[in-house]
Amino acid sequence: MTVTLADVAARARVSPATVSRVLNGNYPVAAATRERVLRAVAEMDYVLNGPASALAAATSDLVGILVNDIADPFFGIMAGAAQSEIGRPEGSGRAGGAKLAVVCNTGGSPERELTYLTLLQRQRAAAVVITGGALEDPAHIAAMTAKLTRLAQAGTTVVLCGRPPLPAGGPGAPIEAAITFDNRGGGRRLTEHLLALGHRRIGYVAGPPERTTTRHRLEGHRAALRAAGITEDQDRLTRHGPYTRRSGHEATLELLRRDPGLTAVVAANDTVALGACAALRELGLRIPGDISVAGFDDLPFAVDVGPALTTVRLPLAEAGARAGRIAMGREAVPPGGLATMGATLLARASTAAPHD
Amino acid sequence: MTVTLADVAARARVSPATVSRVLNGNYPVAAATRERVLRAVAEMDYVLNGPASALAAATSDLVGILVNDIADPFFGIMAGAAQSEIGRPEGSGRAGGAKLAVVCNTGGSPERELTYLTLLQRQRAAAVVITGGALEDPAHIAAMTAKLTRLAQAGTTVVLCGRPPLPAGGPGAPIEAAITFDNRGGGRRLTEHLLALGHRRIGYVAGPPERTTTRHRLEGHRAALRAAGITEDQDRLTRHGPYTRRSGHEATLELLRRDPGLTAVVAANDTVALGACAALRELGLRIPGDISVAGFDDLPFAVDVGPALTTVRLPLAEAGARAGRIAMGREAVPPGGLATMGATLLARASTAAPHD
DNA sequence: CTGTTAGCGCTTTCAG
DNA sequence: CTGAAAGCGCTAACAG
Repeated sequence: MTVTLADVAARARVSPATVSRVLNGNYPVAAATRERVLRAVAEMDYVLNGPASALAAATSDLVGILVNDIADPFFGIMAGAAQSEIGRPEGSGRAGGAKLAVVCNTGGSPERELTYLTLLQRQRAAAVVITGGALEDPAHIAAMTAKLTRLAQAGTTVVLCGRPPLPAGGPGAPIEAAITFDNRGGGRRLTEHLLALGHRRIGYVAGPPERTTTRHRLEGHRAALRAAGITEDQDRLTRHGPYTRRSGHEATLELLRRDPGLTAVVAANDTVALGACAALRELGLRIPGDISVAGFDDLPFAVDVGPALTTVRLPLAEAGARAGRIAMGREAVPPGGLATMGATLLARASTAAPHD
Repeated sequence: MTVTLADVAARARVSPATVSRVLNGNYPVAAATRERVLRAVAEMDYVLNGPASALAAATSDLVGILVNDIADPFFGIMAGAAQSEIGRPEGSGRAGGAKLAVVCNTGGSPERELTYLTLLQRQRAAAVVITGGALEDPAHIAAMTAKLTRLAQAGTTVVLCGRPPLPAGGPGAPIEAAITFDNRGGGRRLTEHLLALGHRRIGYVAGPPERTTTRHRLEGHRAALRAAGITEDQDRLTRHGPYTRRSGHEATLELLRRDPGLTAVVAANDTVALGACAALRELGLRIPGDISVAGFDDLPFAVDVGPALTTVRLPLAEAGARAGRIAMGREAVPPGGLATMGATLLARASTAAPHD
């Protein structure tokens, strides 16, 4: 029923091989012949059979992008940038190069992460870009390392974006490259900003435990505190939860219950900060008059919430684009396969000196 | 190098056919044999070759989800819900059913929409879910109709989510179903709310022209005005632009320049409303004291901006999930293939009676 | 520059 | 319930 390469070849009065060649543009074909083939393709509305060509060529034009939460712009921005780089036609006016960049939503679940990787392996994906922080569970790290090793063996290029190479400081999975963010430095600078304003009792609403992103941001926070000579037990002033508004809301109430003397709350990211702000408002506290709040990521809405959120900007789009280009082999792999992108403090209206 | 079905068969001492049967679980196999095969699969770390099986079976386990802007939670929420339904294993403990739901970001570009559809057709996708409003350009409608027709002929199920069937009230493309939102009704109720508060001069920051979503929301707005006896030329109080914060910002300034007497601004969606709020604040106007602002969609951040945004809630997750289930044949197609989901007015703090 | 010839790895009748 | 055999539609040497 559907038209095949052979049908096109018959109509163009050439061999199937020739049709394949003009379609893939990777082999010299006489201009006249090419045109005749192209005309036949157009006339017959021919669409290449992806599976068949993938089978024969032992590689497909599918590129997977894994994200933890597709409804979160943090991932959407990275994925969009990566996808647009990957979908971009190759430099010269070639017919090939058109890759199908697809994003897969793991929902933050380690099992689904592995499942998607298997599905992508099954499709013989040309490359895989994995975004967002990783789970630091030994079993999962082992499973991921094994899976990525197999993917690499099968010829799939693996690039991490916003995630450190796995395992953190171990033998390492055979990835092409890793683009990471300076979460630790960003966290440190954010807290230094608060300390400079005069804050001493700072609550911290952390992300889910065992996530690299969570740990690094928290480490930066604590390093700043330590450097300022604040040595008291910080665990009491820290509460872990998912990267959601709701978690920020609950955690803030809880932290304030534990220590009503807090003058500032630092959230694991902007979304969590939104929940913190809401909780504070419900308590009748003014921001930053009564208490300061800070986020992380600088998502587009951060500047619009009331008051504009002090946060740390991460070059999400740039990182995603870079990961996409590396996955396509269009950008040199950074030295050591590792590139860290800066995190910039953005001091806005939600932080101010504590009210004596 | 990589292990094939035949390798597994050899190790399990059965024929390749048998291995295929246990893997697909669609044919009776003796329990003992099945177990032997499964063990061999596990021991050899075998992963099915997707392209080969898709070629042989003439269908793949790929399902595409098209979105206009992956960085926008409006799409992220729908896509996430759809993807999670599609990725969900089938009811019974079957091995099959595991579909690879992938989201494709068109960036709102008609060409890329068509390109992705072709790529998906090339992959012999099992189904395609297209989210978001459609472009009402005759040429694009024709191209889409043709493309969707070919997809359907090739056995791909097409479901629209948040988009009316194409062409609007014409012969219609052969889609399985369309889930739409009551954008018109929502728009009408939102403006009725403003009118009830006493507003008479309302600026409208519309979305991109020629988009169904834009048109329907605007129609609802104008219907409410007409019903209230406001007959003056509304074009002067309307300005089109992309669904971005920046557009909301610029358009609001422009509308206020055209008519400084505006007492309210209605935005095409929450993101645009954010830009409108920012512009108003820069002008030193208080919301809602000096001027009211309303959005549309009720994205998660809407309640957190200052002041909390009056908007219209759309059941995005529910619509996406439903579209996903229909695409998988797990939910009955609604009567006439068309289901409209309600839009609920959410009156919050950003709207109030005009200040005399 | 173009045609011929083998498969790629799997599914699927069709027989047992 | 299981095996044998015939392709699915395309690409990739290899000749010409």
